[in-house]
Parts: sequence; C-alpha cells; structure tokens
Amino acid sequence: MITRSEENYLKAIFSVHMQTKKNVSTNDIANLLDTSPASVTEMIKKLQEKKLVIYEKYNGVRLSSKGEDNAIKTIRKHRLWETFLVNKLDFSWSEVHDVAEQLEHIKSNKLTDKLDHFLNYPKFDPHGEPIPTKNGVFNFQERISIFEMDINEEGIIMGVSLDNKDFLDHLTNLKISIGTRVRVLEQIKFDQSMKIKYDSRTEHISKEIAENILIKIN
Amino acid sequence: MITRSEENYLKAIFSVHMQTKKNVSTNDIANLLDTSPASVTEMIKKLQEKKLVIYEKYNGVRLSSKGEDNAIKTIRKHRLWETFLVNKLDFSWSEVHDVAEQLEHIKSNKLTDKLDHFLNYPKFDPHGEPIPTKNGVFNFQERISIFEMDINEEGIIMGVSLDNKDFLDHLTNLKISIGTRVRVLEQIKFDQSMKIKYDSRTEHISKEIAENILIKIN
DNA sequence: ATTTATTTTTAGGTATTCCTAAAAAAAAAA
DNA sequence: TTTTTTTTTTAGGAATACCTAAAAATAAAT
Repeated sequence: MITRSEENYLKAIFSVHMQTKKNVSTNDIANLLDTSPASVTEMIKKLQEKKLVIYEKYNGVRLSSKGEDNAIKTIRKHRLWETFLVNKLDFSWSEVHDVAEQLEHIKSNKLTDKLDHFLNYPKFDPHGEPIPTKNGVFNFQERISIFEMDINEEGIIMGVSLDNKDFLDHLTNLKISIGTRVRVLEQIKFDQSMKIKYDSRTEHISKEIAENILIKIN
Repeated sequence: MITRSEENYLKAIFSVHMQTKKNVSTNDIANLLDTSPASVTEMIKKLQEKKLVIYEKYNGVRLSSKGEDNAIKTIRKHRLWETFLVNKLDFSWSEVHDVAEQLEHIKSNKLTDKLDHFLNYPKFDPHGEPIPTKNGVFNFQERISIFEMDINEEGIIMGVSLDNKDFLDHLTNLKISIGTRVRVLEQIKFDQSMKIKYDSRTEHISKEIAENILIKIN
C-alpha cells in the first residue's frame, strides 16, 4: 500500500524531474512540499525500501518505473477530478486545486476509468495541462506564452502556467478562458505590457499576465 | 480539524445510537470498526476533549451536538457519493461501498452542495437510505421487509437492509431494484421462503432474501 | 588548496492511531 | 451475597510522518 504522504512525495519528485531532467534534490522536495529536509531524507529512504525511487546518499533521487507509474496515476486522477469539478459541478478555475488535491488520493482504478469515460476522455484539464491516459501517455502540446508572441500574431489559449487564485480570478473577470482566440495588437515598450484582442474585446494586460497565459503553437 | 479516523468513530457512534437509542458501549464501537476496545477508549477520550462526545467512564458515549453534526455530514457525503457512483458513473449496487467510504472524508462544503445540486437533490441513496439535507434533516420513510408482507399484498421496493456484495449481486441478477413493484403470491410454510411477482416475472426467494428487501408502507 | 557556505544526513523528539496484556470495574450467575 | 464472567480501562509498545539541532558531506569562493 502506498500512503497518501508517499504519493505526494512521488508526485513532487516527478514534477521537479519533469522540469530539470536531473536527479531531484532533497531541498527541492522539501520546498515543494513545505516540509523539512530531514523529513524528506527519511521518507526517501522508505520509498527506496519500497522500490519506488532510486536513491544514493547526497546524490538526489529519481523515480523507479513503479514510482513513476504511481506518480502519473496520481496526476491523472488530479486532472480528471479538476475537469469534473469545472465541467460538471461548475466550479471556477481558481477553486478546484485544494479539492482535487484530496480527490487524487482516492484508491479505485474502476472509479478513475469510469470518471474518465463519464467526462468523455478529456485530453486536457481546465488549466490546459495534459491528462495522461490509462496507460500513462501524456498528450503534450507545444505552447508558448502570450508574452512570446509577435505583434499581430494570433493564437488559441490552451492553458496557464500559474495556479494562483488571484491570477485565475482575474482571467475569469477578463472572460479569458481555454479556447479563446487572441491576437496581439501592440507591446508597450515602457513596461512590456501588451494590448490584445479577443472576442471583439480589446484589453491591456501586464507582462506578468502575458507570461502566464499559454497559446497553442501550430 | 476532525481527522478521518475521528469521523469514522463519530459515524459509528451515530449508527449504533440510532438503533439502540442508548449510550454506545466501547465494545460495540470496537466491533463495528474492527479495532480493539483499548483503542476505542483512547479515541473516545480524545473526542471528549474536542467536545465531540459526552463520555463518562464505564458508561458509554453519546454524541454532542457538534459530534452529531459531523456524523450527519459524513453520512450525507457518503450517500451523495454512492448516488453519484450509481446514477452517473454506472457503478453497480454492490461496488459502491468501499469507494464511498473514502469519498465521504473529502473536506469541502462547496463540493458537497454542488454535488447535491448536480444529482438534483436526491432524497434517498441507491440502497434506499435517506440522504440528510444540508441542514441535517433526514427524510425517513416507513418501511417493512417483504418477509413481513401479507399474501397478495403489494408494495414498492424502497431499499435493502443488508450491504453485502453477494446479496446485492443476487438482486441485480433477479433484476430487483429500487422502485420495483412487487406482490407476494405465496409463502412456503416449510422454509418460510416466498413466491413473489414483479415486472411480470415470478420468482422464489428465500426467507433471508425476503427479510432484507424493504418496501414502502402507505 | 583552504576556508566558507550550502546541502544533506543523523540523532533524538513529538503526535496520531493502532496494538497486546494486565488491572479494575461492572454485570451476571450461582 | 459471593463468585464468575464480561466489559472497560490502564500501561507499555509499535509504525507513520512530522519536527529541531547538530554533524557530515559536498559545493562555492577566496
């Protein structure tokens, strides 16, 4: 049996490895999970005994295939539940995270697969992140931020790169959501803010906003 | 914060009290939760400190209003999730219990209420048990078992009084479900088994089966 | 190449929730 | 009313998952 806490560690290791492609350090895990490095070392040892990670003292960890399998399953469940909450229960973007964080630990393959079916096998969650299939396959989609777009370039919003309540609420107010088609009208040199057009609205967004909205490329 | 384990104790106390209407004994709780009496005593003390139960040594426990409140909320969540699993995800009667046992501990009032709305405010769960409202009101329905019915009496199946996989699977095979209208044709004196008619089917059911299928009265 | 700073691990604790075995209290039987 | 049985509690432990403080190893800077 893999405990809830162990699953959180596996997910954290997966997530850091995804970005760095290197062995994951004790400190990185501690920061992400908001715990002490000492606790991390202890847990890593237990995960190693359970053959969920490959670990060498002072050299970071990486997931074993068994560990990766579990991490991907947890991510799959998290994203399916987020989709359920937004699409079926009418939660807003910014409200789903904490609840999905609990739901992702429910143990039942049947439940996960039936939920997937009920939601009609979605490929992306409400934040635009890919939902791995039952077999652990991610449907990656190349994306760039609005900030990286050229003047007059057009794109379709595919997701966000920041899971912050204020940010997501702001997007809701602006009526920006996944699937929205946007065009960059102008970039203001002074503060690098941008003027964009979508749904016959023209809005002015700060650099920070532009950096965290992702559009599909090709 | 009320932990998952504490919630299970509160639910157990509520459930035993419901039947006996007396203070609940340490042993009853231990049997229901399949743990040792010593663990129960220990936990009860903690619940007392948290003002969730009223307890006097060697004299059993009962729930405080705060404790009862929580127990009812847990039951509400359990039954709403069972309804979701059966009505929306197409689980069968006998499969829902273990999963609902996990889902009932998810903490989010918003989730519970939105789920309730999504399911269209059901009054009974798939086993025919009443689902308490947001305010903790149960919609009790007077019911008797088929075994208690008279010859030629008719009734509508409202629930079951046994949550056993083999039993529920058997009912599924017989195509007996909630809402089915049944009539008692005959009772066999020898083994007290019964011949019943429903949906233009005539079936022979044992005493034990008849005792655990509940029909609505009046 | 040393010294300094950072990271990681070890050592020793705490809280939760379970356990068994023994003692104490209450209930049932003789 | 005593004795016996049952129930409940206490005492002492184990596993999980945290913690702080100190030691050890590694990395960075002089």
